[in-house]
Amino acid sequence: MPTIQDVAKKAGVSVATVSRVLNTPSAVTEKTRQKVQDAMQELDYAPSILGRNLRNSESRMLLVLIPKISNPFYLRIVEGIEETALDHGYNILVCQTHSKTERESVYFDLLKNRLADGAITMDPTIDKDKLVQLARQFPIVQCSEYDKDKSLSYITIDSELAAYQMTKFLLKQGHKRIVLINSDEKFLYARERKKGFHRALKEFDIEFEDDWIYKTNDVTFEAGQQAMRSLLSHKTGKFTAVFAVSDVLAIGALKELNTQGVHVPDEMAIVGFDKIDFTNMTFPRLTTVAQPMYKMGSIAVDMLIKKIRGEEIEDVILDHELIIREST
Amino acid sequence: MPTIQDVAKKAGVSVATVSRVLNTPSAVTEKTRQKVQDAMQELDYAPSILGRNLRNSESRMLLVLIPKISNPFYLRIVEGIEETALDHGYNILVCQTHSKTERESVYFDLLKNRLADGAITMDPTIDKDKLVQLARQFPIVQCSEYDKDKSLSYITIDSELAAYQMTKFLLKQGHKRIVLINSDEKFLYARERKKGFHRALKEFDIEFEDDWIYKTNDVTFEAGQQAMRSLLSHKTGKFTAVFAVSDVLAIGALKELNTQGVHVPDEMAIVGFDKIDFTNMTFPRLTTVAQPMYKMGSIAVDMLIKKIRGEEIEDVILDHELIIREST
DNA sequence: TATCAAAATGTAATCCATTACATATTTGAT
DNA sequence: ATCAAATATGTAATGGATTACATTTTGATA
Repeated sequence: MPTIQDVAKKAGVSVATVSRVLNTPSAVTEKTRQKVQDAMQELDYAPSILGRNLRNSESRMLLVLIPKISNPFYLRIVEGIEETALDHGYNILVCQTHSKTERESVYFDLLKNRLADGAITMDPTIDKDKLVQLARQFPIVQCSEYDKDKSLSYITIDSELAAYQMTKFLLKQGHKRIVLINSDEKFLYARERKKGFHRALKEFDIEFEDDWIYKTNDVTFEAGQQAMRSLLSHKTGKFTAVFAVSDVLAIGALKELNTQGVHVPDEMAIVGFDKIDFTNMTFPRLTTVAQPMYKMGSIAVDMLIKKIRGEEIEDVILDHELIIREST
Repeated sequence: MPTIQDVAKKAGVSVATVSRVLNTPSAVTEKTRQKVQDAMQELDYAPSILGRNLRNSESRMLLVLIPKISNPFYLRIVEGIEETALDHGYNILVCQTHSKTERESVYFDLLKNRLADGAITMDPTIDKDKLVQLARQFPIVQCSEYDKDKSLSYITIDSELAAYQMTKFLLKQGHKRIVLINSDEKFLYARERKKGFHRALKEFDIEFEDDWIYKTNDVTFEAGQQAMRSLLSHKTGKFTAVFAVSDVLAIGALKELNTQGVHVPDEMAIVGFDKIDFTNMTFPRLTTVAQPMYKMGSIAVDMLIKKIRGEEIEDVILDHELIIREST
């Protein structure tokens, strides 16, 4: 592979001039520029980003930390991140943490190693102090999951409010017994959605018992399916609606209802959260809360890049929307 | 951020020694090593990968080119790639090409720029000559989609055979009129699966007409749905089974059948291809061809890394499996 | 204790591009 | 034709690590 030296020699100029053609073409005579460009062409020269990065001490790379790439919710955010990052001349490093601290810290080391200029994390804050400490040294934006420490920036939606509204919608439809299928409460969204769920119940004077919440360990179709299977066998006839805090869980649960011949929505209403694409393909289609995932990813990148440039940024809370379909 | 110089000074040794502690600890006295490690600890030193990469002229980064990240099929492959790459100490750069040549060539430039040590592409070969040319200079492995040029390595399944077997399965079930919902024939898999489909029909002496194939432009749920909508309105009663070359399309088509109240499998059988997770959640569950996606990604990385090391590699064709479920 | 090979450590070149500063060339006014 | 100012180009330092080669230290042996 040819280097800038080779180009300089071939064009009969100095490396500085070649570099200028690349970076500040206006500082070079038309004639010289032509010569240099011809030489580049002939040698099929492409500047080594390794060299450039070292000199500029930047990598033009953004770290993206997600619990699991296979969850369509994160995926859509990543899409937003990818495209926006590209527009700004950044590439992304997608890393799955499986919500494990060790993994996460391996990846955060990429910041220390200067392999990434900043990070967007969608992980629940496992070790807050460490994150705060890290955020002091490096540009970091939290996306979806967050911690309200003032030194940590984030973009998210109001999960509590959304869950409150959705629960209220179910209550207004006449449901008195609603089960919440929640995911691990290490996730802030799980805690917030539970809070909103409770608030609505309280407002309707519905007494609440702990066993109306089913906690799953994983956010997978199977976990949702398993949850519903268990609920149906233990509490048949005792509830008429289910609120799953994630579409993936709702879809699994809905599948189980289909399998067992429970009619949706006549015998049982079910709602999800996120509005992933699949929710439009289920039978019946799933009522859910739409999160602007693509936009969230896109804005997260804008925020992060501002941070990298040293500009001040404000936290962002995006709007959500109830999508009422045939599952309720 | 401290550099190796800082560590050397603090520990009272030369940079070479510090580097040795990092790379060949055995070449350093226990005592010195301790001193150096203490200094690193105190300074919270992490070696700059930028500097290291430049010197070693490698980036320990793999380029992964996929048409669309939102297709669960590719996603699962990417999962396999990510985890295996990590095991080998590589990170991955996931890039969506949207099957556009311009995009693809921007990304391939990352190889020229030495930002990636090699690439795995899942894109249909748009410009074969260019790819061959590129593969001469850089380690490249084709995954799923491929071109049989001897200078290009690939890992895939036998799509033609799988489609042949699946079609034969439908024919044996007594179906005489089967519609193929195909995707764009720029994809090799689309051409191969069509070929297998034809071979089976021929074997059963079923005459074939071009309008038994519905070609979609996109591989999305909506495209599948649209396909079925169009088929139902134009050819109602004229076919009893549908073979979609991708689960995503099949799921969309199935949704339309559900919507229109066509009973599956009694009135219409439908099969897909890939075995993405969601096929287990549809109503009824989808019969499909299982591709070992995770494994495909994993092996693709092994192949690529061998190539990077300059070792010889053989092309790989993985086994597939018919998954018969309730949609047939 | 002197000697010498082996082991440990250090010096300095190297990877490739960028850029401050120095030098050369051009421009345009007189 | 002359000269200062403006413009174009070149020289060399720089970023942070690795490593070939040179030098020093160690420790076994005579």
